[in-house]
Amino acid sequence: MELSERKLRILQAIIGDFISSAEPVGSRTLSKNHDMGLSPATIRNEMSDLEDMGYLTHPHASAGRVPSDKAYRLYVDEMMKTHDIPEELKQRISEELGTDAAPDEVAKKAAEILSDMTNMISFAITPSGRESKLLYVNVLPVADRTVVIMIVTDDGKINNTAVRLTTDYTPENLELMSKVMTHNLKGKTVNDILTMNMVQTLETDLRSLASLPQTVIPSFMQTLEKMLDSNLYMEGYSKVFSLPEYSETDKAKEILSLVEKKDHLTNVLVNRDDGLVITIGDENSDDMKDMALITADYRVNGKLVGKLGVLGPKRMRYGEISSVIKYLTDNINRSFEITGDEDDADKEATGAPEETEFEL
Amino acid sequence: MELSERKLRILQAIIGDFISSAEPVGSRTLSKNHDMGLSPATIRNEMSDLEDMGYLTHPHASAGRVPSDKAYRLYVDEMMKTHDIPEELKQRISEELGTDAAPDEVAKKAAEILSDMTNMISFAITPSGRESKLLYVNVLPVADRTVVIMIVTDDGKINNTAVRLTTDYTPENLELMSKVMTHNLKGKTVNDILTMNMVQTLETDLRSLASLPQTVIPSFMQTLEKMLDSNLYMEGYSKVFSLPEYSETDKAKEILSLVEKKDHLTNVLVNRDDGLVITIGDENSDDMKDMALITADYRVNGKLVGKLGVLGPKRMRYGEISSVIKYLTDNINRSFEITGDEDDADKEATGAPEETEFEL
DNA sequence: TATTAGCACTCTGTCTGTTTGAGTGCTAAT
DNA sequence: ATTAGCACTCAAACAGACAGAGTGCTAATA
Repeated sequence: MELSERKLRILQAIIGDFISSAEPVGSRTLSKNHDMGLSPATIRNEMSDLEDMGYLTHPHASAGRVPSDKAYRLYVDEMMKTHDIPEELKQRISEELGTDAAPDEVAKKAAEILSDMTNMISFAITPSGRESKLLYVNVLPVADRTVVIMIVTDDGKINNTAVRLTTDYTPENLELMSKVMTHNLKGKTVNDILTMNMVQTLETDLRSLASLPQTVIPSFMQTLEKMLDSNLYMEGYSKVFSLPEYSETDKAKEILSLVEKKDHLTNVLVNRDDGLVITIGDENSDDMKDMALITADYRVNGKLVGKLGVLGPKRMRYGEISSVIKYLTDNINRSFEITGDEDDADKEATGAPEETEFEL
Repeated sequence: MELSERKLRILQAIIGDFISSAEPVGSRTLSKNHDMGLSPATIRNEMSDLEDMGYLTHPHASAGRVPSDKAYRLYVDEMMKTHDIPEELKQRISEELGTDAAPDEVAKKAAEILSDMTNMISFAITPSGRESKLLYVNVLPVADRTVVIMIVTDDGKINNTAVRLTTDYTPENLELMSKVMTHNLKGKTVNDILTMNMVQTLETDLRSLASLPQTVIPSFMQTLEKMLDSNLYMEGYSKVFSLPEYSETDKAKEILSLVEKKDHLTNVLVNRDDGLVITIGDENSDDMKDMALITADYRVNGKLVGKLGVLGPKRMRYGEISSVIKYLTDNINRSFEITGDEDDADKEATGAPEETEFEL
């Protein structure tokens, strides 16, 4: 059998109705609401065909029809329209994301806005530092026997850890240490430094600094490890209660427990393809088989990838939500692309970079 | 009427039973379960008295009795026992909180442990930086026209923000700037700096650095403002579903929406008295009238106050939960008290502190 | 006089049967 | 090819019956 023009129109109407009502849609109501010049009986016949073709299902004998995963997929691929973003939302986005804040702040804000707009659970993960390149390392004095290791990477993140030493330091020690570490590690990715055993080399180079490296290097490595993690920000989890599919406590519990496993969720998001990705029902992993997930990536400095997403029932306003996500990520990308003039003058300062490609 | 020894015993039994079953407890079951040598009829009479005295209520004519807020209060004040912490929990706490991590990490971990142990929603707020004293300020070169302002305070927090400048800097500029700012602001609290208009003075002192301060000072103030905020970490919100009082969706929604208003919750916690505080039912603000909240503060460097708390139904295992919270906060306090030797040698390094009282 | 047994009464929750409404599928008429 | 009509199905809403757990009161008891 073939998907005639008319079948398509009927299918689209059913999907549309079901998305907004969450009730199985019957032939009679459909013919009333959409006045497509067909009697309920005709529509019934078409519906029956559509069911045979796998686009519709029947919760039970005397209920209306519900779109199948296949139908949603068709809808998303062929029938979905992009929506314009209301002016006030644009305004809000530019206000709250406009300033060049830290990646973490941006992710959090974006998740908030997304949840407000879509009335669903939304989240954002910040980029993993895995592929970010070291710009420079600085070991700074803070107090007696306490120093701070500061690591700056090319994605605009600044990471620091305080380290308590077992021996005294001299400012010259630290300065030298900063220089040696920066010189050896500059341009390498965090991942590289952690996997290739760079520590060996470093420790050799720093042997002259007596016992200092013994306490500083491990902390340095720990800080790097922390930079591998993505942070997950989530918003709007109490919104599920207003959706009929989660009116039963078990269902609500299901989605909320899922979403509380932050590590798992982060994993799912990290492993997703880039670009705007929509997965529906069966296309998801087992624990999301009756949900839909829409995500898009955003980039910091054109390379590191964070993700923004919305999770909810398959009955989703795919068009609107993807438009909003798209708009948001585009906006974030733009705000992180603002690049200053790059007149690589060679500054010589304590542990300062000799040449950089820093963009914020 | 007076609370006889026997009435107390009966009341205690009722509260105990209700806490573990969540069902109104009747005279018959009580006499069975506790074998206190009294017939149901006698117990009924006593119950009736207890009801007259305001310790029990009656959901409806033929239901068992339920403790009133007044009863819980009595229980908490007079009958509650402290519990020993199981060895394995102690172990876990010392493992996960033992290392001297950053305050934020500690708060997060503590909330996790607390939620695991109590099976309730738990949270932790990190101390506001309001009262932390500036140790020193360092303005560091990162790239062309990009510097990082780094602020170190006496509570072990290190805060930094990247700033894009409109003009070029020289390392000497920055060094001088760091020194002037540190000299002027050292020992002052974040709050003081923000309220007393210190900026004026600073800008005058820094006039020699031409246009640099114009871009750096505002960012500096912004960073300080960020330090005023407490962070709220929350865990275990999907646990509410296993509690009978939240089996209805509205009830679950109620508590989860409450808990999603992070700002509000932070406020409630911040404004609470220090020490172990238990508030029950009516003692809470309007939106928590049928819940109980247990909190305790923890200190960083003996002064800054963070809070740890558990929120749930009034039917709470007050004894166990307070014991765990107590143990946790004691532990955190201890881990933040470890103070290194303080042999104030005067180190002269780039922007290094001239004298310090840094404790980690 | 305090305690207890006994009994009538009350309320909730569950179970069952009935009705109603929305829907389908099929067939026969258009 | 389309549609009207009709029998049939199922879920949800409703009402009545019943069991269970409880109370309160009264009268008997130690």
